[in-house]
Amino acid sequence: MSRSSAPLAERRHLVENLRAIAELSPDDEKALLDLPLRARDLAADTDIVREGDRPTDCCVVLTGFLCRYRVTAGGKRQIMSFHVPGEIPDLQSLYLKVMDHNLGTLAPSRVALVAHEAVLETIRLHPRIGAAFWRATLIDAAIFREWTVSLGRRSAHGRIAHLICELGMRFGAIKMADNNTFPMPMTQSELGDAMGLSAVHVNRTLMELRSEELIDWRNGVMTILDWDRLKATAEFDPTYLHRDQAPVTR
Amino acid sequence: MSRSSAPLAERRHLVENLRAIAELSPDDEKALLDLPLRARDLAADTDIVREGDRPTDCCVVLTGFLCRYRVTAGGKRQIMSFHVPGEIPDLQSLYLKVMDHNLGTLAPSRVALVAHEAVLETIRLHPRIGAAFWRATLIDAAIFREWTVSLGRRSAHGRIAHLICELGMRFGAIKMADNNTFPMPMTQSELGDAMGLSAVHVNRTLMELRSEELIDWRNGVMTILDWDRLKATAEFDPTYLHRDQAPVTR
DNA sequence: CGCCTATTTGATCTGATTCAAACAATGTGG
DNA sequence: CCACATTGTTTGAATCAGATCAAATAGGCG
Repeated sequence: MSRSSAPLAERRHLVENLRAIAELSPDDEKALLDLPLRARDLAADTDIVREGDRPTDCCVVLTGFLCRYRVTAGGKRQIMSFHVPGEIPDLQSLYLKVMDHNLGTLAPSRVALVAHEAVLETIRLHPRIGAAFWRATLIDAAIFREWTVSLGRRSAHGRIAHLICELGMRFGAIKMADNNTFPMPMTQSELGDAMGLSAVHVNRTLMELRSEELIDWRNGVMTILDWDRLKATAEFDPTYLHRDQAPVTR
Repeated sequence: MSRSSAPLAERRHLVENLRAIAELSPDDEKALLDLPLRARDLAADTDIVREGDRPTDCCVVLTGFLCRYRVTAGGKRQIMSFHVPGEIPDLQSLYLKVMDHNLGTLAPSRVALVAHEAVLETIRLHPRIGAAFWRATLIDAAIFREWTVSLGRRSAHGRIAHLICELGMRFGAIKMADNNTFPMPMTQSELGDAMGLSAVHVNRTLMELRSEELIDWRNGVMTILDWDRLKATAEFDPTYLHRDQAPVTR
């Protein structure tokens, strides 16, 4: 693990992400960029906080790919969310003191730690940022609900297609999905842990999606070859990401 | 549907629920009880808000039992949460303008509508209530995560046992779980829609739980006969409900 | 090259679904 | 008060989506 400050470009993803869901003044944006942060470089499969911890910092994803997960008594893992750069996966720790799940990297990642106190002070001084953060956690919850629908009522085919659509949109929000190509740096087994499927079945399902020429996925890079048909098989409706309802700034 | 104001006893569930998760001053409690509300009596299976709606009110459960749900293109229903008296199932509509799911009753219920404007004004005047509401939505999200674990990685047995434990605790918070007996006014088919199971399989699983003498469920009333063994089969860990971490008031 | 991890393929098994029908409880109208 | 409709629960049998077990292949990398 190495330490350093984060280049502006990396820190801007936070602003981009929030601006995709809320209205921010130039002053708000400056306050976000000025947050006092300590950057950390982490290898893949490194835990950042664990179940039972009482974190004193929030964690902003600068680069890479994180997930939240739990391991059951039987040793099975359930991944409950993925996190792209600019997101704050443990914002809830501001108000929920004890972690009820783990947060870790899936790929080599750089994260920024920000003290709870600094975040709370920023919210106090900039109420619009507080509202944006609340909105961000509510969208988080909307994504959990959507996953509930996937795990409860969609086929393996539909689940995986739906997740790919979702990640495409989320990378799009931070301008990291050119030509429908974006990072998806996880193993098939990890994809199974997220979608409630075995690694073997994930593999077979992916083979189908590939042979239908809906997607291409190699070396951790996903390309959506036919967005319309993928969206159709996934029954993907992006309403739950609540992107378009924020007043358009700029 | 009939209109009337709500008796104090019904309105107090809201205070009980929030006090179980956050610290409130007597002044805060008074502000909550003074919220201007319009009570409505609703039959079972009545929608309150629907996907795509842009509600202008929040809805407080006074009596009865609500759920949030979505229906897939294939006509399958997924229930994503249940709501007991004193909860505000659509608090998120304060910040997420378009509903991405439906909210409706499962049993005959009385709900109170409170204008968004009134809620926002109360939050403005009583920041501690705002924090409590934020905390409540974060606990909502924690429950969604727990359901993700259930649907993704637990057996039918485990899922149903886990849900029963959860509802027992949530009714306990509003003093409605005497002798481990509390309302569970839904059909087996609705339980299946929540846990991602068919009605037939729910039935067989319930027969097992009954023959193991873990539960008794009749006429919409659930009794947990052996909490320890039920908890064990469910692998139930109540951390995710974040009850004990609030400073204990009174 | 040789090691390690990830992907792919095959064979078999099983938890849960689906279809179908009986049964119970409750309510409704004549 | 009974006939009958309606809705929910229970049971049986057949089927299937996805899990599990096992082994072969393919990459990536020190």
